[in-house]
Amino acid sequence: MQTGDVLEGLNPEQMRAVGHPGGPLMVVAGPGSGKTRVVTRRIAFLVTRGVPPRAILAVTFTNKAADEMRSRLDKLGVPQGVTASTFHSFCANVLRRNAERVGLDSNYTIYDSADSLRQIKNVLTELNLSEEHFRPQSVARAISNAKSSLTPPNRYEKRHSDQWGRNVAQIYARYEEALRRANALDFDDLLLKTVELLERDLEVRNYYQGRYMHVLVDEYQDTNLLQHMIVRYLSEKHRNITVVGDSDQMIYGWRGADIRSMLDFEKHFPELTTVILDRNYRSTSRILRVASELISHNKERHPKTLRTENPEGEKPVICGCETPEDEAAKLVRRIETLRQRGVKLSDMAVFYRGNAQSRTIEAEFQSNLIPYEIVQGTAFFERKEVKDLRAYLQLAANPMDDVSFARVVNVPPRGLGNKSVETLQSFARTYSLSMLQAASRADQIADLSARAAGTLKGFAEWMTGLSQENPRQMMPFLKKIVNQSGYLKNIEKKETDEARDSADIVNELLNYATEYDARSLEPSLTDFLSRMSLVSDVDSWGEQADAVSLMTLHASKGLEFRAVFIVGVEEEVLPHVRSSPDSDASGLEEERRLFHVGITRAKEFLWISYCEERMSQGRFALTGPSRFIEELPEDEVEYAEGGSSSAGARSSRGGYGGGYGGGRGAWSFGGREGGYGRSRGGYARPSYGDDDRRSRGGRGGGYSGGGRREIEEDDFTDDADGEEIELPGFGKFRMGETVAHPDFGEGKVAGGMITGSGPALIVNFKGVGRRTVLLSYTKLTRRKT
DNA sequence: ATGCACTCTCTTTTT
DNA sequence: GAGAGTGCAT
Repeated sequence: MQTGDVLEGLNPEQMRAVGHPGGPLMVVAGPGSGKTRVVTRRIAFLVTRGVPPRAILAVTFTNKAADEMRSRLDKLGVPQGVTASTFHSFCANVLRRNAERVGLDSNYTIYDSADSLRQIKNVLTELNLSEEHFRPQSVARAISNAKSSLTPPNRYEKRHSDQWGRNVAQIYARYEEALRRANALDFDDLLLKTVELLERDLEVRNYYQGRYMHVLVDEYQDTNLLQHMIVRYLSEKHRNITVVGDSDQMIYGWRGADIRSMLDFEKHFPELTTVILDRNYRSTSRILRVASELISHNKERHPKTLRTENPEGEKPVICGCETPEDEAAKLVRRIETLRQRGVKLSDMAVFYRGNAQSRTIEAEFQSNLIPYEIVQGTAFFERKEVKDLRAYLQLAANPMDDVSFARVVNVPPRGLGNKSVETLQSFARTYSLSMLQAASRADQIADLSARAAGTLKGFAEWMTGLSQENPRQMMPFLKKIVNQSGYLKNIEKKETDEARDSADIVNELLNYATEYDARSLEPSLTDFLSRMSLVSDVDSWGEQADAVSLMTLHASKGLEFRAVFIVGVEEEVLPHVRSSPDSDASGLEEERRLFHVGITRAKEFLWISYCEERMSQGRFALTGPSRFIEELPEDEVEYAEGGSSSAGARSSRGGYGGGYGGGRGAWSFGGREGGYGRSRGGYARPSYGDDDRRSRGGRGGGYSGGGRREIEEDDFTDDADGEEIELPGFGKFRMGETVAHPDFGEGKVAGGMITGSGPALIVNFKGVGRRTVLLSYTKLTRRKT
């Protein structure tokens, strides 16, 4: 490997970054500017200059990025030995190796968010606090924020003098205790304990500072305080730190990413060299201009202009749709057009704000036989079956892990009720034992029935046996658990589709273990479990398949596609409601950056769509185009065919003129300012611009346009039963009234609405569920009460 | 103790 | 619409 080769084909700025001799370096790298290339080449460069690979640490954002970096280095001829991993896996390893120095057992368990939540709930019960007042989710976030800002419980208590804060401090303290007892760490702890270790333990700090002569961090804009500190500790000695990032792509503010890490970098490293990569090699200049115009609306940023020599390209398309179903249908048509034009499915990706949005698209893809792949590696690891079996493994690895114990002790059912488990738990607490330890002494617990005691003892013996095994191969070990626990048998005794599904998942996990055994260099139970806990969205995604990729905007970071489709670009969705766009400017700016990240993934074709209305959390909601759509340069984009769809989009730009586009239009909907959705007024949505409307409508018989607005129970006062619904020409119905349907049988009236095909009743049928019945087609008979 | 049916809340993004 | 939690019947 020659230095010349390593610098070949780089532009001057890239070359400056790659060939930077040493000392702190910050690379400000806009989208598509060859960032990854610079990082890998720089590592190769350092190696040609005699830096041993094992003295280099490269921190990436996902495990997949780490894998990719390793394989790129391999191709460049860099010898093995470079540490390439995420912050979390790096820390997990450091802690594994130095566990006793932070008061842990090296077989410690990593709690994922769900485990943490479980533990918080346990603490709430223990402290007799209601989940109503202390929403576990909020408490978890508070604790996580506290940890991320190095605030221990006692300091947290001092900072929060209000009742809620004081209680949270108490929960936090107990939570910490519980984790320590269980020999467990949560995600934040991985970082926090590493910071503490490096801070306190000179020997360890010296070791890592000495070892890593060069530290490189990718996606630096998304690091939080703890990660920032780790970087500083590690590079304190050699001061050879390279950070690469782009403040316009910071999208993890909600996780504590702090733009100041990047802005303050110079304070910590005054001798900093900065290189700006502003040539974009990815996108057409049109796409780039659209992205730049959008992001220029952000105030908190360093103004920077990206240049490209790429061709103009086609105008990005903006497509207005009625509903997500309509949107999915249009999306499919667009995909087919592009496919005919020679774009491979694997060169296309659909991005959305929230995972839930994939459902509609999946359904439409399925019925049109479009192969797709969801980039959401964690979905598999979040399956109940996987979590159950993981808990068995965790308990075997770490017998102190009470959360795992509680999860599996009666799964499959072993005849232990809540009561027995609670008795066991309080016994364990009284004698400071883990639940597993307590279970092995179950015969000493007076309040336990003989049968429960026997079961617990048997379970404990079996589990203890497993925990002494220290397996080298995961597959056989897991298989043993699956069989001996009766887990699989319990699934197989049912013959439902669901059970078959479960069995498939179990099998898939066994395959995963087999693959791990085959691929891992040093297989061990703890390593296997770390991997399972630290998988990220993109990790399991294989690029090779000829399929459209579906993913969240967050997951799209770092990727690129010839054609990108961003769906659901709506108020309340893309500036997401929960990002509190109205009260919190930085929240809004982060949402804008997210959109910007999505746009800049596109090389040639960009499609942006929004819906006028959608169901969210089972409720009907009006959305309409996102304010961000108005921020795109008008002349650079094209409004999709489909006549009034584009007209709608246009008119809504002009201040929500005609339609109901922006939600503040002609008719108000229960007062959007105060949160929409509970209109109690009329049920028939006022008609809007008639002709216009008719022409928009759906294709064929599908969604038939026509103002559609359901009345549901919620539309009425708390006691809706008996309230009257008047359907023009079809008389009055009462909420809760029983009606009979020729096919569905009896049901209770749960609402009414006006559809394009006339008035309809929403009825909950016994055994059939909720249906919408068009009164013009179906004769409902009313039962006299 | 278990399983089922019902109600209630809720999820933005993720290591 | 789903998943968790609750209450009731077995």
